[in-house]
Amino acid sequence: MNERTERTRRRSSQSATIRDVAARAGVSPMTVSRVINREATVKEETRALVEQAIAELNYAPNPAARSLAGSAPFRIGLLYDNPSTGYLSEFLVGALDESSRTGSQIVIEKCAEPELAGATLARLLKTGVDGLILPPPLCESQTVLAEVKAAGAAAVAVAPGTASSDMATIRIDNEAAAFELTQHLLALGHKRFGFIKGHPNQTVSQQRMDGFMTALKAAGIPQEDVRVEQGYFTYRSGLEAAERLLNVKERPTAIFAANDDMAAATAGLAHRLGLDVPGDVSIVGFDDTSIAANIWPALTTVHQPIAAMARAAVDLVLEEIRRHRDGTGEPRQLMHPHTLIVRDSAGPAPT
Amino acid sequence: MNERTERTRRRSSQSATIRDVAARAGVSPMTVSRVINREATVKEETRALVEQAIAELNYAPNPAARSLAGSAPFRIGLLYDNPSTGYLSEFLVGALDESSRTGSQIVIEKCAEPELAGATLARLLKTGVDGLILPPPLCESQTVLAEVKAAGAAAVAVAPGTASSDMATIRIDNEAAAFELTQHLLALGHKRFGFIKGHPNQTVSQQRMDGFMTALKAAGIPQEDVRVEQGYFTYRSGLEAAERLLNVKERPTAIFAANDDMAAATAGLAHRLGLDVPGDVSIVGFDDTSIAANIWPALTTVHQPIAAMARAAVDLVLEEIRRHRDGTGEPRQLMHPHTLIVRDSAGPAPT
DNA sequence: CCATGACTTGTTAGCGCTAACATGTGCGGG
DNA sequence: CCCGCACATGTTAGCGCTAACAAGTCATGG
Repeated sequence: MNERTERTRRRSSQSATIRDVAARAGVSPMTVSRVINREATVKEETRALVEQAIAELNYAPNPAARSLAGSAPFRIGLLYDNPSTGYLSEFLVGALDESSRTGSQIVIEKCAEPELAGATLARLLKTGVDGLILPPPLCESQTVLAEVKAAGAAAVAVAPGTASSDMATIRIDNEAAAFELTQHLLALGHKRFGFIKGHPNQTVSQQRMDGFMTALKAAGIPQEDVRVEQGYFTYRSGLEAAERLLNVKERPTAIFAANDDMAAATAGLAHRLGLDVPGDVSIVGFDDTSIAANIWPALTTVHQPIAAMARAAVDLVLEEIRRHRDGTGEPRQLMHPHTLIVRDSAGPAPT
Repeated sequence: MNERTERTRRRSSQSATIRDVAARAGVSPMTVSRVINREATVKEETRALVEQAIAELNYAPNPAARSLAGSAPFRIGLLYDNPSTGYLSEFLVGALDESSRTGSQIVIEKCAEPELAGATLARLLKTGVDGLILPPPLCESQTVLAEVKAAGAAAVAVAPGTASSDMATIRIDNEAAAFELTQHLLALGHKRFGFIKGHPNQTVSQQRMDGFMTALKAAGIPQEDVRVEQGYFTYRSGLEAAERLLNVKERPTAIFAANDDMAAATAGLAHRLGLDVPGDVSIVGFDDTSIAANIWPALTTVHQPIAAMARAAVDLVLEEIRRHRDGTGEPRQLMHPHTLIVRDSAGPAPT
């Protein structure tokens, strides 16, 4: 009889199944399934046991089987626009990692024009995605948000400026981060400042400036020693803003650009003007995208835990899908920690 | 009894199944399966019957069920190192797209140290991946390749320098691309050239230089008007090489850097030296990574169809998995088309 | 006229997972 | 001291499809 069982084996790869995990944890497969799906009715103790077994066996649920068995929220749409280059790749790595852990499937879709967002969204929803992840800057687009709301889709906004009562969000504290970064500049002895704003459409732009301003006010820096220029988060716009900041007699000794691309542009212009960075002018950015470490001098900036946020976004959207289905509870608002990254582009103020 | 059957129904959507088709055609489900899979052993008459039933019911096989039942090639490991920033995100977008189309699952894994590649690989294979995709630069690492070969894993190398008799590859014609790009510079009237080589470990470095040299030779540019400096594909190495090229009396009027990062560094240094790009010196890169469009002036470079290559990689690795299982045929070598991207960093030679 | 094999079709038992139901537990109230 | 109830976990029976085997059917040739 067991000879027969042997004979009829069909498993080709020896990857762990839910049964293997169950055996190792000493529970039934069903309990493992419950843990994977984050269902409430599992004792904390059991859950820990199962999770350890999962880790040990390096188990990942088989999405085909899940979808066959006919339940799990399964397909997640990731609608992206054109986030600053390094962002997307780190985001994708995090999101994919988590999606393979949970056995969900990610469908990515580019959505360049906000006007086309509606159509893209409709198509995505029709092909059967159960929920959406909206990384910046789409999560700020009113068109997109209205569209999502109208469709009644489960969605998670990643790194929008503000919390929203009817959508789950994952954010960092932009204002606090900008505050800390400005304090770093103050501690280096800077007295005259420049600030390059981000795109006025994005709430984070204002928040970063608020943090900057609050820190300066707290340090008693007079208004006339602070110049603010408008930028739009692009390299080019940073270049133009930097020109207005640096081509003056009494130029700032420290410039805070609202993102890394604009900070890189500022550094580039400074070099072209024969200025040393950070000897003559200190420059800081925001986001810690790949450009930050890859230019010279490497940028002092603020790091967002992008991969972790992406992972959280996948979990949160699954939660949202269930919430939508059950019609219960409130969307959650998650806040992630940021980190100050001190590199070479900011130094002591020139004497 | 049939009350019970009714009670335990789980079918959510009412789309036709293989059983419905079988019933309608008056055959067994297995026969339908045979028709779907184009197996030879079905009588022409039966086949027609089944096909009609399929058409009438508008039946489409459920891919999840197929992959579950068929022990189909299923999990694909994507081992990445640290490819230049924009590359990974575009690659992932393409790969994910195709994997969701084919119903395969992608497991991504970072592998920073080539020395650790063995362990990472072993773990990946143990967790049941059926095949591997190796984007650059891992596809050039002897350690990794040896490891893959030893494990006997199905694998696809993306954008390695050379074809390999025992591994499927997807490439572009680096030499031809470099040749074309150099011809573009020649057409602009340049006479004195600089070249910044890529990392000596990667075969593409040599190929790009070969294309460059061939074009110059064909144009009759004398040896002494060509200076070659070693770089390593990094911004920093580009900066150092550019210094050696530009800090001389008779500097080149056109510089070909073997990738965009080094070209960007060269442009940065040129600015710092007070040179206009492309007025005083033209600069071209290679790869068309995001940095190329995001610096000023935007780089003239060569674009690889990264997303398309990633898509092809997924298809090819599935093919490889089948090939390994059957032990037949040869690994395929695919060549993708490249495109010359003319932007602002190369202009007419100064008079 | 039956053994032999080529050809065609059917049967059985899963793939890995989860919905729905069933079965333990432990607890407080009657 | 038993009932009922909440909670935690286990059982059973599939989801739709196909690998492996079994069982026809029919034409040969001895």
